[in-house]
Amino acid sequence: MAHELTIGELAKAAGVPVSTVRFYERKRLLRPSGRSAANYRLYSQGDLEQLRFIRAAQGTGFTLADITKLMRPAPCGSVQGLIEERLEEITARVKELRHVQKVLKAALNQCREHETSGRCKVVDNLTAGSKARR
Amino acid sequence: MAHELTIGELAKAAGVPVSTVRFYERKRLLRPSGRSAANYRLYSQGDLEQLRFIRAAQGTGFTLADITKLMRPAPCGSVQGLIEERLEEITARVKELRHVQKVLKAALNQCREHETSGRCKVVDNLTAGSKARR
DNA sequence: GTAGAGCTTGAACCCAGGTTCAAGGTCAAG
DNA sequence: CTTGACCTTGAACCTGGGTTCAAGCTCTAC
Repeated sequence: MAHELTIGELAKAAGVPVSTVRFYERKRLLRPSGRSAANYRLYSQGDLEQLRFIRAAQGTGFTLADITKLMRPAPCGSVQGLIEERLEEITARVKELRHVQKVLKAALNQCREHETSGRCKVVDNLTAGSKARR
Repeated sequence: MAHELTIGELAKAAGVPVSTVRFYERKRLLRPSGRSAANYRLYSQGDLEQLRFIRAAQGTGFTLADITKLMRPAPCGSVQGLIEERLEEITARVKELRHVQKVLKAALNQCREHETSGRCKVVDNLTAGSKARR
């Protein structure tokens, strides 16, 4: 059962810069669960979890504002709403990315084939593939 | 064969604000192919293609800096490099998103089941699912 | 010839998400 | 009892990707 962490320890454990932890605090995303006698921030294991959650959520495309909403013990309904939204976005994004992937791969192949000319055709292909998207 | 376009026409055709077109010019991404007698910017169909390309590429996660590199008739090799990088990113991202998708769905279900308490369990689940990622 | 939409410029502003800086207090080691 | 690593604060700064503003010119239509 690990003890309370200083900000540096917390940051290290979560793999984020100390400055970012303080930034999150300014943004009301993560407050230390206490202060030492010398006024050092002290974080619990739960705080660490929370910080990791923030990073994970960010990594999945939630904005900090979203995450704030997600985290305050919330009307379950509104949390659901947020998640559903994100879920739709993700689905759409995956589909997009799959398409882009195909186009890029094709472009790459074409590029590799006629490596002759200085002018790379790749760009034209990308353009062609993107007519009706976004 | 459509004629040259003014900035407004171009912007409309590509579905971007005029201000953005000028912004791209500042960033050396898109210069008008000419100027009218009155010093209006004039864009060709090719310019329109290019603008569409920029938006498409942006939509697929290239930064404007990347796109600049992609667009100057480039050493095919460096273009390839960029694309390969992006391709890897996309693959990784898709994988991530699939995972997140699962976690979010599970959370959502759990959330819907015991709609009882005010405290939404969803967050805890998200956290749990994100241990080793990012 | 006057109104209104559309164009020109440069500079200022905006937001998200951070990072950096200055001036100082604290703690552990030697 | 000093040195160095680590902590505190508030404020300033940065990057990416734009948008907005002010002051003025131009084109179309009436």
